[in-house]
Amino acid sequence: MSTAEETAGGETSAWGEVTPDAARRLLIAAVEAFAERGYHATTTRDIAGRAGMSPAALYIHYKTKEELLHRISRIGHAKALEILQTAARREGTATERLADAVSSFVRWHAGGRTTARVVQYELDSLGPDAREEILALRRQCDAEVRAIIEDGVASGEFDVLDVKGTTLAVMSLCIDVARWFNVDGPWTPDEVGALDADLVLRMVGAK
Amino acid sequence: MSTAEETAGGETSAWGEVTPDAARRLLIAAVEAFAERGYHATTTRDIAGRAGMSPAALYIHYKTKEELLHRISRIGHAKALEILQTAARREGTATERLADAVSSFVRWHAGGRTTARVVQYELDSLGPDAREEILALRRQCDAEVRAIIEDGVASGEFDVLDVKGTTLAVMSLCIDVARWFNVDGPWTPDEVGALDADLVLRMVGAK
DNA sequence: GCCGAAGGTGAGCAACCGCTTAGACGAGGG
DNA sequence: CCCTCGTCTAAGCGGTTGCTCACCTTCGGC
Repeated sequence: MSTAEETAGGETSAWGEVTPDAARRLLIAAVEAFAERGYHATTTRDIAGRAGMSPAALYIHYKTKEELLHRISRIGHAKALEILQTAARREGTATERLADAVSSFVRWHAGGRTTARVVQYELDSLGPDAREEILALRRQCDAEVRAIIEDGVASGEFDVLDVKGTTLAVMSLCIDVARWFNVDGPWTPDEVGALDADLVLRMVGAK
Repeated sequence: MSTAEETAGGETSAWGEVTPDAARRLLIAAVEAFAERGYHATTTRDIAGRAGMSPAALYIHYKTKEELLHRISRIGHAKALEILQTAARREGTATERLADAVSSFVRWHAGGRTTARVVQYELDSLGPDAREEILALRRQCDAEVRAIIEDGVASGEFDVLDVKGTTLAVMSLCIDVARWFNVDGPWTPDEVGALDADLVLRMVGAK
């Protein structure tokens, strides 16, 4: 059930907090469109059309097209942060927690590739204020991973030269999955998660 | 001198093959604009303005705005492939060649971040035919890296579970540098290259 | 001194963009 | 029954987009 999220916009569960129903449909349509063509190449008419509504309906629930991206980014980053926090704060060795963090974070990027793509690559399309708000969430994500690595170094489990640089590399490995992962490809999200978790443990020199 | 490439569009040397001079100036202006705002958010008026020309001048040298992106992508991917081939075909152990490939590839992504960003992230803005042509170059890049890893496995230098997956992870590490690297940040391209080369050698279990 | 080609410009076209407005519709309360 | 509120639509506004066209300049060859 962990890979139950399917194709474009399939993670309906994640958008349960968005109400009313029409607003949620518009938001899911926007996620699909942004992921496929990018924010700037997507028209408000396309979003409304995917949601089965007229172009004007969008502006009843959202003030601008950018507000849609802002909402998507905030919800998506909150979900990403939640995933990393859950892994970081569970009990277990640093090795176990890092493997858990990487595999679940990668699973999210692969399974929910549609959302992850928008969240990770359309940030620059936001205005300065909204952008800064989202960047703060992103820094929290980095901090969660770095904390696990620091724990592992302190306990002697890991052998790391540059904690900050290694943290960035771990994030790179996870985030880039959203760029190349293909639902019709040879791997399942679970397989990529397990593979990348193994590679990350090698990177930090886990025993 | 290996990090002589500066800020936006600084790698003038790489565009030497583009003639006449006005066409090159337009192309460099397009690289800067695409990297800053993305392909779809960039206007032909902006590109022409950066090159110090009128909007109509663009269409003397290029048929469409997409042709500019196509040209940039092809030259950029050719350069990337050349970097990887040089490292893969030099003499030395698989360990040395992999470290060389990763460090020089990462240096290119960090130092020429402007170009690399366009090359790696604006691919989907191309039409189907141009896209397929560029994807072929990208597959060749993957193949060069995979060949080095396979050599290392065959010679017993590396210990790798999944060659294809590990190759993808190595590419992820390199390519994602174009997303996060900041010229004003704490690292030089050389430092990131050395750090990532070390991390990759750990990933493949190099002795 | 004339010519044609190459390179460049100002003005502008048709299409499309994000977004607004005036009004229709159905549901719920009095 | 009517009124109101939330929801949705048809039509369209001002502005911007990629791109074109008629025209001008520069310059090497003869």
